[in-house]
Amino acid sequence: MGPEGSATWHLLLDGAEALLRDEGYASLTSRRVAERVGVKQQLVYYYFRTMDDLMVEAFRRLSKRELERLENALKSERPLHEIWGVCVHTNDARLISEFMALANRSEGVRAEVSEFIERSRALQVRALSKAVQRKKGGLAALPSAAVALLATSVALAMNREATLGIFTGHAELERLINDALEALEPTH
Amino acid sequence: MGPEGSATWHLLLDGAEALLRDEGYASLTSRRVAERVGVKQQLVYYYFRTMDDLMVEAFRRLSKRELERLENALKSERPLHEIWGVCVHTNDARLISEFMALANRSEGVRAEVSEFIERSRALQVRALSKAVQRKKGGLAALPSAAVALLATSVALAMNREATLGIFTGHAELERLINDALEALEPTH
DNA sequence: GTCTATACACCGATAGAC
DNA sequence: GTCTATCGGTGTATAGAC
Repeated sequence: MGPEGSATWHLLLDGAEALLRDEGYASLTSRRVAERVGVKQQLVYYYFRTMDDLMVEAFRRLSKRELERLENALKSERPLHEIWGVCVHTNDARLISEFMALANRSEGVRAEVSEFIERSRALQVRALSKAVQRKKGGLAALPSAAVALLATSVALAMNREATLGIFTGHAELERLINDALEALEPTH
Repeated sequence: MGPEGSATWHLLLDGAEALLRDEGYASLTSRRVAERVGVKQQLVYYYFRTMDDLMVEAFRRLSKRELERLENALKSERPLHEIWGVCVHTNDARLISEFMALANRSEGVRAEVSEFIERSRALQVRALSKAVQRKKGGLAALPSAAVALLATSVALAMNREATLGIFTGHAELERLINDALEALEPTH
């Protein structure tokens, strides 16, 4: 409905994102978003027909940014190292938790989240397969899709636990992963 | 405040759990919980002083059940296999997503979730250490805390993705883990 | 494109009768 | 322990002026 991509459109999505991160999806209301960015509540419905549309758009914009970061990592000198870096230093874990919970309730968000996961996994598999061609044995013997899933799971869990103040096993696991990365994609 | 452990107390927590799973925490209101189990809204405040108290209590009860399952698994014939089974066939991923999101907003829930993760990790480390004593080399050479964190991360992520209809890499990774379990804890 | 005004439903929580 | 009654606040969403 509203002009997609305009300044106010981005402003509202910025507000929605911040609100989601700071206070959770129960606080993601038209009044709070509008208040946060200094416009009237009814404007939200001009730019986004419903609150659900706003949530879908917020995730779509976020995932587009994240996929661009991954694609840049893929083109870099050491793609595997860079991709791992992107996954570990991702947008903060709280925001992701909220979107995952949201995906359970909104069909639109669910579809966006689904597509994002599939695309980023495919990209990771591409990077892994390329590295595996050059190496033999060790981690290189494992199926790329399994390794990609494993790495994503671990990165997300460590982020989530870190925000809870839990670090048991984190340093050890991160060292294991860095060793594996180094073996698979050594400095040349 | 209200009589902890009474029939109505449990009934209300059952309702809260079901509501959380089916509709998310935004729908976890005193009215909806009461309606669901067939009592008046104000009773919720008799048994739980605030809605936050109810959420904390709901997670506490759930985590107690889950820890008992893990402790039984620990005592079994093949503890590692059983513990993995508990993690994979855990309470459904939607419910967990909601509690994780809730932990971002409620100090009380946060503390409970934190304690649950630490306790279950400690239990898993105990089981792994015992198995490692008997074996040498391979996965047994890795730090138990790292392996426990890795397994938990993977189980949770696979559950979450399954509810989204994503299965890329799942079968491969599950086979890898089953092979590792078999090597670490063979049939005797 | 942004505003005022407004509809109607639902929220957490309390007071007090029985 | 469960009920009736009720408070002030907040939610989504629409109509229509400027």
